[in-house]
Amino acid sequence: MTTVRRDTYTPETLLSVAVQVFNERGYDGTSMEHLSKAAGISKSSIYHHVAGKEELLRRAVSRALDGLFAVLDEAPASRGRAIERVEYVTRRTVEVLMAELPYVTLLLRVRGNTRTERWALERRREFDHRVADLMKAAAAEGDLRADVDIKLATRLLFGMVNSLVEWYRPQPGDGADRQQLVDTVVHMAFDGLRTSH
Amino acid sequence: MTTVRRDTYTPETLLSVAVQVFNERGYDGTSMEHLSKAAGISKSSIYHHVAGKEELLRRAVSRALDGLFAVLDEAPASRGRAIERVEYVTRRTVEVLMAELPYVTLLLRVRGNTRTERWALERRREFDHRVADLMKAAAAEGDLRADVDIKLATRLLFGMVNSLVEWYRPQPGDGADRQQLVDTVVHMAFDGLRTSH
DNA sequence: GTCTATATTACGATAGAC
DNA sequence: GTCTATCGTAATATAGAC
Repeated sequence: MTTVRRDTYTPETLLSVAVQVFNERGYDGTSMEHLSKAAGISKSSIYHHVAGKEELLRRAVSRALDGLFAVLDEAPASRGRAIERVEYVTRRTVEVLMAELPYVTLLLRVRGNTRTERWALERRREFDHRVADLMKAAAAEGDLRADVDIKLATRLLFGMVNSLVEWYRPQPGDGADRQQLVDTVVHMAFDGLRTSH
Repeated sequence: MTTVRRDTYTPETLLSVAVQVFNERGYDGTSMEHLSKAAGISKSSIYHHVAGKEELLRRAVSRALDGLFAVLDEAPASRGRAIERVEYVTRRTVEVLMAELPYVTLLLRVRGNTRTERWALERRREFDHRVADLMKAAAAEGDLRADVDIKLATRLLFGMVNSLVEWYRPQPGDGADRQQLVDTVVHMAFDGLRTSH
């Protein structure tokens, strides 16, 4: 499967252009005219590839959700301590977020005006719920502080993780920086910012 | 969408209705028709109070920014250790975020399509920069872990704080819950989730 | 202050040529 | 696959009566 610079679009290549524009202008703030200008083809040509704006949104958030749910399925549920699985999911979620940045960014900004948006929000809640279950298990094993509410801690942890989409921008050949970023997120979340006494 | 409340409006009371609708549907996804239905008056009556949609946005984000910048001016710059000022700013920011929730929510979702939005983004960057300076001072005094990048830590800290707008909803008479929430945020950020060994 | 009516523009989507 | 041209609708905003 050789990726060549194409002069014609497929739904997939069009998607990458659309997602970029959606993230720059917001989904509601993006018109088909904006998309056609960014893609370099006319509005009606876009309709040849996809049914409309909402299909582009659905394809984009699906890609993000697939990446995130795959992380949950990776985590071995039966072995080791739960806190290790939580750390693993946190680490891998940050990695997926960086690898699929524009798609996850769009997912995290979805509001709920259309059917597609409400479906995306529902799947996000399902993801959050499964992570919260992992956190509960870790707390039950005594590996999380007893004085914090687990549901709250889960929200804060993933609020921190998800905030990456607001400022992280990939640099060419930054594999080391990426890994350091992942380490810092996990370290800060579980051990805090303060100097150990 | 049809919350009809018939008193005479002022720009301020109209603002509270508009901000609520902006947060439900997104700024771009909100039409003047949506606002008029929510306010229970006609579109043209809204134009009697404000010049248009963008003025409502400007008033709303101004209110949020005023609250946030006031926190920075509260923090005594010359006394005590810098980490105490950082904790104070963190705590107060969470409190402002809860007190002015709809306004800060709107501010944090601004994209940058209009002049007003770009102005809001610029002021946000200024706020972040001043917080990062406080963090640098705390690191210089040896009170923050030496192995984390300060700029990154600042982003993660306020990413966590700002994520509250995604799920926090005020309850009547929840003063105690509020304070516990503030405590948890500060505690998690500076001491981490893991059980101390 | 609020209304109805409307001007004007932009939007999503389609038709049909090439 | 892409284009130009256009349809029908909905958007922001204004005019002018009450």
